[in-house]
Amino acid sequence: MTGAGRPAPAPAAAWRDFPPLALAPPLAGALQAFVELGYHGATIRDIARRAGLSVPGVYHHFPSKQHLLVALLDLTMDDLLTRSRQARAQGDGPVERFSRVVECLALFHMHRRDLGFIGASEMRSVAEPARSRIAATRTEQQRMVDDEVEEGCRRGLFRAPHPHEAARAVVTLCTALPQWWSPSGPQSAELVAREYVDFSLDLVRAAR
Amino acid sequence: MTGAGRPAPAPAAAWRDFPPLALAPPLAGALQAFVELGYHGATIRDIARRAGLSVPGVYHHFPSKQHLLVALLDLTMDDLLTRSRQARAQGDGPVERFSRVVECLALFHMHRRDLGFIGASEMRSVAEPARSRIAATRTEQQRMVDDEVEEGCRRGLFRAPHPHEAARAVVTLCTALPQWWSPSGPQSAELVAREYVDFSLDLVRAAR
DNA sequence: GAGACGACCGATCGATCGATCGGTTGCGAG
DNA sequence: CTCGCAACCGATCGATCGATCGGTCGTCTC
Repeated sequence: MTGAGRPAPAPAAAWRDFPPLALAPPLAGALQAFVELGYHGATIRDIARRAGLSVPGVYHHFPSKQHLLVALLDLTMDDLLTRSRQARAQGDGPVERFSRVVECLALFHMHRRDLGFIGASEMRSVAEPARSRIAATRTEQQRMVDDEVEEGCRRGLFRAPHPHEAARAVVTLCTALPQWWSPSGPQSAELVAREYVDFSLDLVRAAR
Repeated sequence: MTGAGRPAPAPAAAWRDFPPLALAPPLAGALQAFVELGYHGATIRDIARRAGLSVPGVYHHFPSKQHLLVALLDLTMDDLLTRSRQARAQGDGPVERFSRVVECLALFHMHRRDLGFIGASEMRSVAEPARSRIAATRTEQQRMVDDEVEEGCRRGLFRAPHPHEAARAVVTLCTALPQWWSPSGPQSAELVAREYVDFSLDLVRAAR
């Protein structure tokens, strides 16, 4: 499945490339239903209808409704972490690394808006032990921003009085993007992402 | 019920005063259950148990589960709007008015964390026409910040390149506070509120 | 062309959901 | 003492939930 096609023509900015998301029908149906109704509000019949399947048709591919949610969240965090690591690896110095990770976070939460939305809103519906595992990857994502802010402060490039709080504010801004940004709105994802990099540089009081 | 007791000794900063929230038992139970499980995940039996009542005991006071949610959201927006108007009325000039409204928003989402949390997360579970009504009050709250930012930019006190976007970012930061702030954490609500006023002044690029 | 198997579906399971019914209790007014 | 009513409760309603059962259909193998 993975590894087919795509000769990876521009690996330099693969983290900025968001091809149309191709999910298996049950996952795509579950994603839509969870976004509109929430995990508990969505029914298996709902999901099956959106997937163009019967109820047993869904259960043929996934053993339970809970597994659908976990699969979506795993897929989300895998993609986000991979992109963030690429984005950071490309940056030179804390300011550039910070800026690219923020841009990546913002782009992801707009181009993968639905995934980002349930990633932020449905964690409480995930049963253990999956919850702890996924929460750990979210912590790792947060720490990636934390580290750059702290390093920037140490080198005098940022002047945030409370680096940790500023980093949390930056991540919060990006993860909240799916709540209001829409592809049919007036602003493109790329424009907003640049704007949010500026916002984030303001929040950490980067030297201008 | 309201209007009893409290001789209003310090009306000057009533919007900064957060006495322990005294909700009717079914509302308090519903609030806890909604926060922990979400609207659809919470059952009437859950709510009744937390309220120390039987199921019909809950229905004696509220006609449906939906009414419990709407009552909580109405109560939330009433309190928040009242406080915000007081906070703004006290300020002199756009900078001070902006700062006070942000402080009010931040304080509310920490001292009334649970209410603020479901206010942000359970809007999609509200049926029409209540949803439109409550959404309108949230728009009014947003506009209150919008207006001050725009006025500040017009007078040259703020230098936000995109005032509307900056205002949305400010509100987003405050409404996300219930997601991570905890009264048992290391920082007091008042400290964080001051910090968030600073963050917000950074976001609108207030002259320092 | 026989057999195995993946990909489904109609029918239905027990459990649980939100909501309701017909009571019982306690208290304040007359 | 009795009436009226607010404040409940045990039992139960029909509907719907997540999940499962046994079966069908097409395709691929040998």
